[in-house]
Order: sequence, then C-alpha cells, then structure tokens
Amino acid sequence: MAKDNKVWNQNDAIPSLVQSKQQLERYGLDVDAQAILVATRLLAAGTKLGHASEVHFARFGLSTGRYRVLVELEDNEGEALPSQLAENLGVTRATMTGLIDTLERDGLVSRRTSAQDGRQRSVVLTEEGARRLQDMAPEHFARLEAMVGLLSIEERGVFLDLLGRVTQGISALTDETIKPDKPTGEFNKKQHGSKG
Amino acid sequence: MAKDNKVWNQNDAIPSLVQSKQQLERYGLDVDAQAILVATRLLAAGTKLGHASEVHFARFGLSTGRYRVLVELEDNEGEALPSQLAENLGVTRATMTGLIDTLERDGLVSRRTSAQDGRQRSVVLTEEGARRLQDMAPEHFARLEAMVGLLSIEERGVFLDLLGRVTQGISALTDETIKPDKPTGEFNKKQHGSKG
DNA sequence: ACAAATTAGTTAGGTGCCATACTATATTCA
DNA sequence: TGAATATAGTATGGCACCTAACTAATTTGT
Repeated sequence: MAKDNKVWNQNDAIPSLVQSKQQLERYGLDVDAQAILVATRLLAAGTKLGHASEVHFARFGLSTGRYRVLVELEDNEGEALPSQLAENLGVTRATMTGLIDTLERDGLVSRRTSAQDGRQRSVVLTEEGARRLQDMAPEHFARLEAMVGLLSIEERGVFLDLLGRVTQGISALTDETIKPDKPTGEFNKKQHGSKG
Repeated sequence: MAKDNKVWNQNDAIPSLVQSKQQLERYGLDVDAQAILVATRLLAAGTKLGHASEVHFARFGLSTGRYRVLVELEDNEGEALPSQLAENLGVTRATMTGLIDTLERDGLVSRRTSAQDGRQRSVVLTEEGARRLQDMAPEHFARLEAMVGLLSIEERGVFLDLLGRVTQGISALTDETIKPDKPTGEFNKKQHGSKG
C-alpha cells in the first residue's frame, strides 16, 4: 500500500490543461481546451473560496451570510428591513429569516416591529453587533489583504477587470439557454422584480 | 412604495471601492482599500460561482460534487476507492459516502466489495453513469466556454496566472495565524492590524 | 364595508457539504 | 496468539442556503 505523505491541503484537485484536453477528446467535442481549463479552475476556486470563507468567519462566531448582514446593517445606519437585506445580499427572505434568527440569538441584532406597517419587523444592529464588527475588523481585513498578497498592485487592477467580466459570465451557467459566445454586451438575466 | 429602477436586482450587490474605503475608515484601519476590494469581489464571486455551479449541474440531475466523482471515476478507468475519490476531490470520506449513496441510488455508479481487502468497497462507474457524462458533455462544456467568453484568449492566460496565485492566497483565510505577505519581494507594511 | 389580492415575514422540508464518532476489517507487536 | 492500533467506510448530527407553503397585515376593488 502506497504510503504517500498526504499533507491534506485543498491543493489536490487542480485541474490541468491535459485533463481538459482529454475530456474534450473523450467526448468528441470541439471546444477550446484552455477556456475549459480556465472555467474549471474557476469553479474549483469558487468551491475553495466558499469553504475558506466559512472557516474564516467562523473564527468570529459568524458565517459568511451573517457577516454580510451585519455589514449591510452598518451601511444602513444600523437598521434595515429583512426584505431589504435579503435583496441586497442576494438571498431569499427565508434565508434572511434564518440569518437574523441566529444573529438575534447571539445578541448581535434585534428585531423591532414597525409602528407604521404591522407586517414589517425591522432589524437593528445592537451595540454588541457593532462591537463584533469592530473587534474582528483588524484580523478580517488583514487576512483579506493577505489573500491577494501574491499579486502586485498592478496585477490586482488587471485581476479586478478580468474577474468582473468572468463574474458576468457566470450567468452562462444559470441561464435558461446557452447564449452565443460573443464578448460584446451584457445581458439581463431573468427579471425577478415586480411584474415586468 | 419604492419602485427603484435597479437593474441589478437578485444578484448580490457588487462591492465598490468606495465601500471598501468607508469600511476601512470606519474601523480606523490602515489597509490598502484596493486589496480589500479585490478580496471582497473575489468572495462575492466565489459565492456566486458555487451557487451557479449547483444550478448548472442540477440540470443534469447532478450536483457539483457528484459530477466530479463521475469524472474522477472516468479518469480512473471507471473504478476507484471511496478514499481515493475523497482525497482527489478534496472532500471528507463522509462526504464521499453521501455522494456515492446518491449516485448509486440513481444508478450512475455501483459499489463492489473488494476481494483483497474486506474493508474496501470500490466504486464502479455504470454504463448509465458514463452515458450521463457523455450526454451532458456538449451543453456542459459549451456553458463553461461561454462563462469565460468575455475574455480574449490572451486575457484567459493572464487570468489563469493571476487566479492561480489568488487561489494560493485563499489559505490566508484558513491558516491558523496570519502570515506575512511576500508578494514579489516588497514589504508593503506591517500586517499586524493592531492600531497605534 | 368587506372579500380578494398583495406584501412581509416565517415555517416546513429538502440539498449539499462537513466534523465527529462509530463499525468492521486488517495489521502490528508484545 | 491476542490485544492494541491503524485503516476503510458509514451513521449521525450540524450549518448554510434553497423552494414552497403558510400566517398576519395592508391595500384594492366593487
């Protein structure tokens, strides 16, 4: 039995160009292997990022979503409606309920019924919530900075540009139909707002 | 009722440089705002990617993890051990059990007890599993290609390089301690966020 | 005024993944 | 030989997030 020294990094599954080529060959597809490589690496990075983000915020007793709720509250002068928060964070109202539940249980936010509209229960950032943000900020931002520490200032700008376009491209995975490959405009996905 | 003409609804609000600056100012931190912006955008992209990936694979009755299991099996001539799969995919063995359970239930893989080692139960890609991969391949790879379609060939190369280094940097979020960053032989500042 | 429709928020149930602890088999060593 | 240990796989329980259905409050239509 092989006695590999498994270090157990998450480095394991970095897809290679050879793998992409093999796959495309296997299925008899005429697709640019490099594009597939970029996309596959991106997906792998996304998975890794998501996990790392949860690990990171868990250090401060938070999750990615709950942290974002706190920041969003702070950006809104400490108070916001659940529906607002849900929309701004891109999660469903049901998810927001769960996030707020936990935050409230931990004393980081509190719910307040609206006097004007009895259906609304606005969410308020508590002192402890604000303090949590303050306390975690140094380490949080230091780690974020370290994350891009392997890029030079210049490269960060380039990366930002490219990442922006790639992020737009993510919708190619979720769109109903496959769109023609043309790097010209941005398209609206499916509208979700009030009746269109 | 506010009827904003926000065209970017549903998607997470894209963090801006101004927001990063405001945050750093609010907490009194001396950190490069652009670095934070890049990191924050990256985290947002990661979240979006993870979700989009699940949506994408759900079209084919799979999840991201289950698809990766099938591909890994195909790369290993249709058979592999759960522990192998778990290590190669960077998930725990417990997670792999769950993935295999579902794949087996759907008839895409089957379990086979090993004659040599009674503890091992190797996983075999079934005909239907191979067919599933074949069937989904055209759309799958077309969507992947479309995802990076907003990047030119050259830009893809650049992006690949930068993404690789950023992916390495993700460990900055999960490491026990914050490591000093050494970009390309330059000391920016102290990485200890301690004020004063 | 009052039933119908709309809206805000919550509850219920499901998926994907993980950590911990457990069972069963194999190996090591006194 | 037999107990201790290591390994392979699994069961259990947890979190994050989702969709769909639900309750309560407001608005609308006649």
